[in-house]
Amino acid sequence: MLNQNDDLHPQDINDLIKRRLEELEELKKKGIDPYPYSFDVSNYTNEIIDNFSEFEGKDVSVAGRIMSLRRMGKASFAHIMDSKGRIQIYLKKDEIGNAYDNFKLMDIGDIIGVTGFVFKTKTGEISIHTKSLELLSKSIRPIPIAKEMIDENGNKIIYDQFTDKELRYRQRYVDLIVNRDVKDVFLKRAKIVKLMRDYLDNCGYVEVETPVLQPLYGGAAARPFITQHNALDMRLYLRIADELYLKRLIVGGFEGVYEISKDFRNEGMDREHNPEFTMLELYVAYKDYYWMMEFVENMIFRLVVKLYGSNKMKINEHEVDFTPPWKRISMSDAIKEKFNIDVHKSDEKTLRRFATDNGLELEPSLQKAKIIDEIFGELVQPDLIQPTFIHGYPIEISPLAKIHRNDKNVVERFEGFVFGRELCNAFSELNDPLDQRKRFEDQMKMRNAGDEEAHMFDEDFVRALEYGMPPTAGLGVGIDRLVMLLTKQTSIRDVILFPQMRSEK
RNA sequence: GGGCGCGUAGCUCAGAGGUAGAGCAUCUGCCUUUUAAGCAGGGGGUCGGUGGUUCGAGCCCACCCGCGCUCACCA
Repeated sequence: MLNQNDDLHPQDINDLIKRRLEELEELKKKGIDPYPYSFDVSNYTNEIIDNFSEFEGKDVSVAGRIMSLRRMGKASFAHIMDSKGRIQIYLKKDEIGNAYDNFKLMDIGDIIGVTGFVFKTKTGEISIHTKSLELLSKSIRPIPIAKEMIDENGNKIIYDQFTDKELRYRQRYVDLIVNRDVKDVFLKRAKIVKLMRDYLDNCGYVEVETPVLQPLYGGAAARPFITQHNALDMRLYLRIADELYLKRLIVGGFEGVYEISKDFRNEGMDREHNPEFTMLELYVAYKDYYWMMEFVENMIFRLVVKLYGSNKMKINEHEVDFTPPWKRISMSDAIKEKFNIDVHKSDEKTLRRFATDNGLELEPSLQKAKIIDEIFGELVQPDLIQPTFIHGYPIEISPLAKIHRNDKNVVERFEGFVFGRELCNAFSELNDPLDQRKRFEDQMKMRNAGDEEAHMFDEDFVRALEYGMPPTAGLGVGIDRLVMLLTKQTSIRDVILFPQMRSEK
């Protein structure tokens, strides 16, 4: 009897949907368009709630989704939610007549527009006394809305909250409707990105866009996604980093460029990894990594202050203080500080034994540099709660960084850590074309030896350096992880609106 | 990819080898300032899928699908 059913997958039809389709038909028969074209909103719900004394007795028009419904025969209460909050509406049959009968055909989940005057109920809740009401969009699929109540202590109690993580990620639109905290995280994410962009713009740096589809991938050690351009009959890779293109722009005469964009890495997924993720990369000419340390600590410090109005943030039992200057310590000193061993003076065998004795499992193929990196990452990094710059990275794992001016064993590279997590990665960029060529050659040897994540040789990038690139400081910040830190989320999936999932069927 | 766990009504969850359950949501009736509204009554399930064991499977076994946690690699 209901043709609409044909448009839905049969298994999706349940009595709740059937019922709503019937209501939809009834509304249409009454001449009501269940999907009209617009509605004039006068105010957001939060404006009314926050400024009740101004609004009391005055007419307002609000629009939003019905989130709760209490019908009492010839009068009803409902809550409607807009993008800013929610407000209660009150409807009386003898005042709105036919509209009240129409309202009976509406459900939780429907989007309506309401006009009426603002008042406070007997129990003190700010509400809208409805004079007219209009259906703006009929919802035919039931929304898993939970009931809420405020206890004596003012705490919100939510009953049967929609918690199934799979459904929340797959149907984020439902998650956003139903779980207010989720939306807050993404609002904060938007704010964080905007604040960073403003900061960089104010510094005079230029935001640019570089290719996502690249004939050669580079700028990081990772496995790429591969795709195919049909017209060019050419293999292309989704970028794993922006670095090599941004540095080409420095060669081209930009003195400060940045890009905030998605990178793609074809690797495992877990609490901290999504195959596509957002990176900020910044390159500034005539600067070195010391300058970049100051730049980062100032940028993050101001970000935190603007976000929280404080230089400190409480994360679990720790209070993290972002005030510059941040602690600076070399990787070898950080290891020495904790374990009293000198990684430079130790040979590979000694280091390997040390690592194994401390519970690390190392691939037999790992070279000394990677063993040191392992020891640091596993045994020292988790202790770096307060913002800390670790510098003095081995040359082998940093083929795009300049050799340290005072120590040929390491490069001018640092990573910033907060709460045991990596926040950023930066270096004095290698601009010696001959050295860069040699480093790429070394990477190719590693690749030929089976290291799938070794860098590709980018001949055009070397050619660019051969034209001359000024001394340059470069920075990368993983935006998702920064957002995780600043919103205290423990899974990257909770800071990405649509995290990667296996296909449903 | 490995290990552990999970999948039962729209949502949140119980379920002992023997007729499939609760709360909320939904429906019917009553109810004109309610708020987890209330009162009375009703409907709703391929128990993730496919095989197997059994007289009998939501429950036991195998395989598959999906999800979570975790380890390994990475940012």
